[in-house]
Amino acid sequence: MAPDRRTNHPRPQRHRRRDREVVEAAERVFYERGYSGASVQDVADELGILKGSLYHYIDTKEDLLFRLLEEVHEDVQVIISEVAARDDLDAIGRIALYVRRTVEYNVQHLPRISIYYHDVQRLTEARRAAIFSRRKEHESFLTELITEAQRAGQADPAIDAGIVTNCIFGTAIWVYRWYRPDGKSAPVDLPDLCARFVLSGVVGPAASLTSVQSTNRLV
Amino acid sequence: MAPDRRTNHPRPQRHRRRDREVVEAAERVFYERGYSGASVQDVADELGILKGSLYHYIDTKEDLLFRLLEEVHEDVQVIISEVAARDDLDAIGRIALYVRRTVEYNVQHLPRISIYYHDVQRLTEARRAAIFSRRKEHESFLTELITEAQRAGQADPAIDAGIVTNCIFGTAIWVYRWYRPDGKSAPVDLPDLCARFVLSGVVGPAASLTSVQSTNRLV
Amino acid sequence: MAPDRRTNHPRPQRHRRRDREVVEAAERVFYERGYSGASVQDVADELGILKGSLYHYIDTKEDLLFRLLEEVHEDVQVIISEVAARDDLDAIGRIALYVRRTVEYNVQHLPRISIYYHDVQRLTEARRAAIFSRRKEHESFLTELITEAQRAGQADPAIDAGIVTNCIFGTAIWVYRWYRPDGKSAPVDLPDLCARFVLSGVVGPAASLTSVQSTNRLV
Amino acid sequence: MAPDRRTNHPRPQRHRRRDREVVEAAERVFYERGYSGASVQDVADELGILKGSLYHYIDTKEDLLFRLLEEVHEDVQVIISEVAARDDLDAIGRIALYVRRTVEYNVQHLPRISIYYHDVQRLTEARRAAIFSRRKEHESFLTELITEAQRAGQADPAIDAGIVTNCIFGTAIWVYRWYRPDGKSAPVDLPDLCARFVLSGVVGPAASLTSVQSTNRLV
DNA sequence: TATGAATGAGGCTTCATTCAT
DNA sequence: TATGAATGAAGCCTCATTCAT
Repeated sequence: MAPDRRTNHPRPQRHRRRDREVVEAAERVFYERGYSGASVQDVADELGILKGSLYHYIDTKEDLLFRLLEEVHEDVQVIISEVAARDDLDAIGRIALYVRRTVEYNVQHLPRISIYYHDVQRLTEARRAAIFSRRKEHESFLTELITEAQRAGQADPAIDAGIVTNCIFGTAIWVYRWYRPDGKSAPVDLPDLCARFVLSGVVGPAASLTSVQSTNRLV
Repeated sequence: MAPDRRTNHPRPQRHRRRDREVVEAAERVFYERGYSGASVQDVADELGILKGSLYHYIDTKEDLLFRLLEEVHEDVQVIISEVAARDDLDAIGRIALYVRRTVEYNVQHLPRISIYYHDVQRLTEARRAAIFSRRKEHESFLTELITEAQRAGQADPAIDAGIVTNCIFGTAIWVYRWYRPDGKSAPVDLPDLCARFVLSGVVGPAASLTSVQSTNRLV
Repeated sequence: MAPDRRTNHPRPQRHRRRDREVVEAAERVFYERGYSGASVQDVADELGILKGSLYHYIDTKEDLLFRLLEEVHEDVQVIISEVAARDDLDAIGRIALYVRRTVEYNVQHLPRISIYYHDVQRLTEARRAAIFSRRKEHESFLTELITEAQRAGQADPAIDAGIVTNCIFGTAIWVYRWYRPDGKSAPVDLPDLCARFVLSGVVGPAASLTSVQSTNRLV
Repeated sequence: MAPDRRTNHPRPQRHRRRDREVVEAAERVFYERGYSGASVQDVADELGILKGSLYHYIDTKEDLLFRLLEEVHEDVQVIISEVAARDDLDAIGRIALYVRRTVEYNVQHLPRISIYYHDVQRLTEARRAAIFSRRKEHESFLTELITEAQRAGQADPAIDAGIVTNCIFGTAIWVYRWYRPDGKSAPVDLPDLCARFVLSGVVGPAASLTSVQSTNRLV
């Protein structure tokens, strides 16, 4: 009842918190029903407010999707920054770290990664372009690491770096399709296992001890 | 009631051709707009008939999705059968072949693979279960190949075969997300490159010449 | 039950009739509540069909308004053509005829004239421009008649022809605001009285017998 | 409760000024979008306050419209009083004066006249009746002037005074539909030109010099 | 006074499906 | 088979109004 005296920005604070709740509700709903299959009503229900009230926080349903996808890119940026900052690691080491962090993130944020990959296409032109532009940057980061590793003789130069980038993404992102936290389907070291797979494939370090060995478990 | 006697292509034949056209129209439409975002009207438009007429071929919109997904599994079954029949290959060789064939298929059928992975969840319970059951079989096939390779000392036993299965799927299936036939983004030997990545990872055959080399280009 | 055998276009016929009913229902509803104040539901109710069914005949609510306004211009065009064709009349005679016909039309179509003048502004840009363009033509027709009368010494040259045009419109169109067919507020010769007012004003023919007299009652 | 003693502009004064701003904001908004098409939000935006705050000045949206229309009648009353007081003028002279004043007013208050004629119907029963009652008085004033002119032999007795009233209104009010202050579409003497048209019509004073001449430019 | 969140009704439009022809 | 009108539910969004702060 008494206004909050400890801060002179009481409203923005509360508003921002509510904003987060809104996006999180949308996340749960879109994850379950898909963006197109979910209704604004569903999101409002999840929040326990009326459909009309939801429009205090958004202008259109698409806003919910866009905010969600933007947040994914903000999170990804954190990972990239961390990896880029580790100049104590060589290219292979940084690739391994990148894969570990990405898998960790995906495992902890299955729903939004799922939405990210299933529903970007539902964005209208301008916003889709905005997201794709950030995605491009993200890809370039990994492609450059691979090129660097190839130049250093640490990575197979026989495969185009762009293709390797996508193969790595495949392994790291695909996790959202099969890992389920409640089951026992994945051990806690999933990020590590994925990094290992990415570096040495099915065949494993048996025949390539030195290069891979040195980068495992070091981050 | 009486079959057409003037031709050896009785009704069922023509009917089946029309059915394929219907599913293919749905494929194009669902690929572009997603299952939930596409309307029956859109599919009818794609076929050049009226919405009401489309209901001569289907009972519900969901039928279109289900038929599409069933066809994917029929196609996949062909691949699995081929790989299983190759008892001249060892486990690693068969894994490589499996990856090649899968990537080939995905590259040639981007839309339906995309729909398969984005929209299965839209099926009603019973049909979703039917699809998931076939998917499970599919996964088991690959997992068993990996287990076999591990037993034969050809594959890294340090990673759980189930996880390796999913990592391989990631690489092989992810193709549908980035490969675009019109661009120059992928060389003709994409299936081969993916198989190579799956077997030896980023590090490549440089440090593990024997095992990988022997399986390349052998199918 | 039996298809109509007398014509090979049975559907278009029925469709066109229904189209007219739709526009007429919209006319009644918009007249009573105004375009913005009327709902698509109201129009559907007036037609005795469901709201959704109405969308077989229109794409948007605005279509109803636009069709209505277009019809007004089609009707007006008929009047203009008739007046233009009467080369047996001099300019003053044609002005008188024009006023009579316009007042007659307005009296018989109060609702759509009312809608025409109250709701054109609700049209979206492109359509509003289309209507305004036709209105401009309409005005020009009258302005030219006046100019002609002025040149012939039959009309007061002291007032700009454009302004006279608008004063005449005022008298002729304003009818829609006060004439009500059910009351006894207007005698049957309202068109004639308005024409007389337009030609000689309040003062009347008392002081200007010749010029006005000759044009009254001659059409 | 206690009035502000430091100034001779107590609360009511300030309140009244704000009230006027509110009505003026509503005027601009209703003029542009129509009463039904405008939202309370639009009016609040125009005022630069929030929608909720606007409700400190009004109880319902309809209040805004009603106040606006009441003000129109207050203004009109001023004109009528002025004309009625001019007993130095004969009936024709007073009609001319009335037309001039009305046109002047309309030209200076296009938006509210426009709203007055387009949106009275949106008022609820009781208030609409209140407005119509005042309008009736207004009309009667003019009708009586005409009857007087007819009795005095100054006006054409061939047309019913009620109809002439409406014809005059048509000319004088219609101005709001075509006059636009920014264009060069109207000379400064528009009120005079309209009065002249009303008195002598299209034909003009050419054939009726005396009666009309004597009333021009005399007010 | 002013704010802004919330309400609940209603508005425009789309949609999957049905059915008489 | 094909049509196209009709249905009824639902979807996205806006709105007038209220109220605690």
